[in-house]
Amino acid sequence: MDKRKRLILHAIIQDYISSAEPIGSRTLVKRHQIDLSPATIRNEMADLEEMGYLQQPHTSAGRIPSPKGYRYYVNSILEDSSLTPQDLSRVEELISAAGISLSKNPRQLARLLAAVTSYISLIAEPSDNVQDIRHINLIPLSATSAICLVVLGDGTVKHHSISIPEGVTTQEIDALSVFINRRLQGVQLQHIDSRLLCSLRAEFAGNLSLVDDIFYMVRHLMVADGQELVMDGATNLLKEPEFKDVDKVRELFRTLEQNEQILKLMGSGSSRLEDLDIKIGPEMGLESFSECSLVVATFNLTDRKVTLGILGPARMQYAKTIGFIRWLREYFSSGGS
Amino acid sequence: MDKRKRLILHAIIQDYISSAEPIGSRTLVKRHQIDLSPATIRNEMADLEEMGYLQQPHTSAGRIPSPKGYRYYVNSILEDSSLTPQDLSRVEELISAAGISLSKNPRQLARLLAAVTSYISLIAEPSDNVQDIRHINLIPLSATSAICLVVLGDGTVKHHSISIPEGVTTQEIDALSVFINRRLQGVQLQHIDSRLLCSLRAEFAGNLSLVDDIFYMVRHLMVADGQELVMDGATNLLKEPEFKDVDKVRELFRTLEQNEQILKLMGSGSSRLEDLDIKIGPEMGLESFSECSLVVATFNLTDRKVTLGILGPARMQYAKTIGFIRWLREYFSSGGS
DNA sequence: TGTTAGCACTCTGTTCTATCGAGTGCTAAT
DNA sequence: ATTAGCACTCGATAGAACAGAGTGCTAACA
Repeated sequence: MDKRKRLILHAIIQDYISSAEPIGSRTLVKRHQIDLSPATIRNEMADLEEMGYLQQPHTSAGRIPSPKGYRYYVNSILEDSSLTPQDLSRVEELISAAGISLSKNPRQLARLLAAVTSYISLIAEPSDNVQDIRHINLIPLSATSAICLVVLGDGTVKHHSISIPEGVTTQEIDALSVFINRRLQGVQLQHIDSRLLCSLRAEFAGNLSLVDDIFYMVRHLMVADGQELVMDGATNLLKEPEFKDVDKVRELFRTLEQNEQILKLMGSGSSRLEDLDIKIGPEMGLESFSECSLVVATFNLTDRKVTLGILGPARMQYAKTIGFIRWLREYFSSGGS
Repeated sequence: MDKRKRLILHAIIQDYISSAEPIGSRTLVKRHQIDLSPATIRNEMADLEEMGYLQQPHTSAGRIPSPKGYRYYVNSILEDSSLTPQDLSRVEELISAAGISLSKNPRQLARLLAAVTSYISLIAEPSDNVQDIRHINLIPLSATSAICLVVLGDGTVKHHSISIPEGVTTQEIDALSVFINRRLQGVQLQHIDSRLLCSLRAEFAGNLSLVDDIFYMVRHLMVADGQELVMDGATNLLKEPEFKDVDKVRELFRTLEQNEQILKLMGSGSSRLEDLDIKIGPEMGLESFSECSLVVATFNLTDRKVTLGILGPARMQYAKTIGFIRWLREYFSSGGS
């Protein structure tokens, strides 16, 4: 790929990102004041298409970037992705409007991400399934309720209230506490499954409903608490011309409603804390996302980690989005809340 | 409104609900084997339109029900809204597939509602804002974390973990505990606002960040925990012909993203526990909902109340929806989980 | 007086055609 | 290697014609 081809590919992608319309040779020359004739550009375009970086919607239309084209753009062309002063001041304004609770309130954070990027924002707490249970503690609060504390391998403490059925004595609760600890200590969260529950129920002599409660609470730590997915800005994508067809929108949203798939998508390959992970269209392996791109990054907040994603059209403003995410990481790591 | 007009209105609404297309006199006669000529029906239709129960999309189209028409249908025509055996068995199948946790897990419940009705389901815990705080308790867990317990006026206990900044002594925590109790005891949740926070910060001499933490946690009880909104089935509405236009969809979803409005909508008029509340189109006062209807009901679950709503097109299958909600209430009150 | 047949009219949606315009690929000239 | 020229392609747009479903009105009828 020679320098001129890079330049042309860059120009086409930039134009297509902002216009959403196929770019022709003539238009390109005009808009970028290139010192070549349209015919030359056409030749280069034909080459780029042959190489797989561009595609043509129909025989006699301009070119649009292919997924491979976007990939090349993201990997090898994009350089400066710092925020413009305008963007920066807008972000700061939105942050101050959101209040103090950004890092504590995923919904607020999601709203901010969506507002800034004008794409869909996704926030997940990274999966803790390999954590093991260090200790489980039952603290009676009253005759009918107690708090169950779970201390995990890394020292984090989770807790949840459970209600105690009538007629259960303190002794029974103590016995249960001992039993639960003996059986669950050291068990990884990912192994809290229904098979385990069956064996628990078989082994324990006392009140089974309490065992159930505790079991589901611990399981909840893993599934719901540890893997909650917060989303915002779904309507933003409806502004994009690629989604003016309701059927596409329906397929897209239907996939979004299946949290597991999205969590999987955000989980895979996000191990690198350093930077961010970009998935373009077909790379996600979901038919309904074939015209989308997803930018995923994992953040260290003050007290925990979160994984966040920006889902936009494949024709996404990569520079701006990446710039914002990097800025946000900087913001949090330098004490922003 | 004489008997024949009722009959005709009923027939038109039924047909329109299932077909989504304006109903003409000829079609109506054929489909319902009415012993009158189309011309007579036309006269009656013209009357019904004059009375406000029907409207015409254009001069030479059939009639569709007006909001007033739906209102009359719901209030005065609808009688039998019990589930058909097929529906019933489908519901039971879905419930058993969902597992045990229906009444504990709002998301599961929302998913069920959406699946059964094929509309949008909304679940909110009813607002507890008038509750007052009876007691606040800080339980240190370790040097850097504690649990904050809040006992509300009705005896319910809420809790949340907070992290303790370095260098804060046990004495300070005790002092804070005393201070917080003195200042917040008896305060209603709805009065936990930023003005109160300011005066707290002004009065307290110790670590302000801890005050903030507790304050936001209590506030969270009210806003997020007490008023969380769970939604499912948004894609269902995209199947309906009235939403084949992306712009309408965008407006609708944009409104749905503003939880406060929806919560307000579900809160108003849902005081009657007995039955359910139906809001038709313009009655909701939201432009983007003008072609929708909302059915709201409040449920007594084993340990708490929830308000749930079904949002569908104004052309909703009212009988089925109402029947299902009544059945579900029966199911929960007779020990279903 | 309520009901109905007949008729002219209205309005939408569809299909077909013509046309415009942006863009391409190819060839030959520079 | 670059470019001017040219024939061709294809989508989008606009207009015309037409079919179909439905209405309102009038006059006849039981």
